[in-house]
Amino acid sequence: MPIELPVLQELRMELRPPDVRDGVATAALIADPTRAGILVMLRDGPHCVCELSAAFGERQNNVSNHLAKLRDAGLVRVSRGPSDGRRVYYERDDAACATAASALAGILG
Amino acid sequence: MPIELPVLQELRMELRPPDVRDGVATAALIADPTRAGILVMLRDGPHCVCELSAAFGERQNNVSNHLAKLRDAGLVRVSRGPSDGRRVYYERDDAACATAASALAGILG
DNA sequence: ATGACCGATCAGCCGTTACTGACACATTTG
DNA sequence: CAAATGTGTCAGTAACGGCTGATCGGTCAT
Repeated sequence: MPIELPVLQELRMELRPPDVRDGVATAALIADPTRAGILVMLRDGPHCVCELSAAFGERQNNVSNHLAKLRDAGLVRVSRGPSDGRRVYYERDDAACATAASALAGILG
Repeated sequence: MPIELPVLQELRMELRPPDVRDGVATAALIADPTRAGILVMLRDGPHCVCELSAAFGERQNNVSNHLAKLRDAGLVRVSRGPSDGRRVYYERDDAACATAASALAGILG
């Protein structure tokens, strides 16, 4: 609950805060070095969790948590590995990444 | 310190984490609704702190703190108001915003 | 079947960050 | 001058988010 400023009542009527929820949500996803690095690494094809974990020097469960957030946002897809059923490969959803980029462009562009 | 995985030693040599620090830093700035809204509002010319504070329903000192972060990042400039010396007007630095956008594009693009 | 490996989920801890309240300073107004 | 207004700064607090440890299910090898 914001406080009532003594003056500038008319300004509150004229100016209204823009809707930036989409861009802010995607920015919060990118604002983590592990998640951002994952998205960059997945540009050259799918990678399994153990590869990403090794590349960033992060624990497997930690990387898995980050991948879950990217998956819930739709930025990455899971593609089971046909060769070794234990490994789970992740790949970028380029269309979703494009819309996310446009949402960010709506703030900075 | 990450744990030593028993396998995949060779993968650690081949894959290396990309450098995403710039994009992550700017994403952290945009990942706040007040800061993102400020950047959008400043697209149509400069605004003083009291206007921004009223538009978002946030306290003045809170908005001032957010503006300090945007200012430290170089995304906004201060332009003292000639009419009323008490008010401090902020305006977007379009060039800095463009470079920040390109840093984000380096992750999602 | 037993053990090793890969991955997912969850409670708990902990560090970062936004918010609050109070104060100080400058400027305008009466 | 004194009072009011606009802004900035800072310590303290609360909330959010990432990391950890533990555990479980699923798959492959022997």
